[in-house]
Amino acid sequence: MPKAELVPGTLILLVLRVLQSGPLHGYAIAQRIGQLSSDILQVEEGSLYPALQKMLLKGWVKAEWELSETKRRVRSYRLTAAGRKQLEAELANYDQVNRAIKSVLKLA
Amino acid sequence: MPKAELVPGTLILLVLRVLQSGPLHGYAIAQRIGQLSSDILQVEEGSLYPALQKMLLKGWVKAEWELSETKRRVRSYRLTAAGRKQLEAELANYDQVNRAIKSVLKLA
DNA sequence: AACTACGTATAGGCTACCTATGGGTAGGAA
DNA sequence: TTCCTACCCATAGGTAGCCTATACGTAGTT
Repeated sequence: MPKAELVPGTLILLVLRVLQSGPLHGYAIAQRIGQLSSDILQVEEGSLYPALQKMLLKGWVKAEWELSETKRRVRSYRLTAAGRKQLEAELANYDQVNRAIKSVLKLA
Repeated sequence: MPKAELVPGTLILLVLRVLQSGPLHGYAIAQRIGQLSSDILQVEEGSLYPALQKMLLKGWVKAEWELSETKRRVRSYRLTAAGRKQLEAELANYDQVNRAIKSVLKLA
């Protein structure tokens, strides 16, 4: 097992989820996902920023330029109502599919 | 939620797993995965056969032409030792990543 | 005669990710 | 002073892996 990656299709779900606790800027989102997963999940910048762009287009988040604690210009992302709805839907879908996969893997 | 799909990256794992119980032909593999998942997981033919080709190339399975119970020519796939090893590795990896995703989703 | 279930297989396209690259600031180490 | 690391945003280009559509063909039912 070379390295632990992301299960494709879960990136946006994870981002929506960490934003549920409050707005964060891009770099902090990646940090948080890494931290919460004991660094098993590593979100690359080249994956994250395009995903955030898509989420902006879809209206799931909105962005504002602010100053970070370290005095840098950061773009802060905040969940919208549509984003919360999307999160609920993706959460439910992930759970269902994951249960289904487990029941195949167990060969009940 | 339009339809329940496959979590990308799990198809080969699922196929390896159902073959662990014994050889099956392509059509039966798809049936079995559907059945075990209460039809939540639906493996399309255009996904399955290319995946089986890849598995043949990798040496994870070998194939033999046989006659099915319904008297049709079927190609029966059987796990190899390399396939069993691959299954173990993918199983462990899936478990680890899935745990990691869950700990992010729970926001422990 | 038409339709459904059974069966194998490929071409082409799309989505979503990764790698590589580019830009730039602040702070500490050498 | 220069280098390195951590902090930050962002895009271009490639690739993997799945889906849709299509093709071919048999057996049994309506």
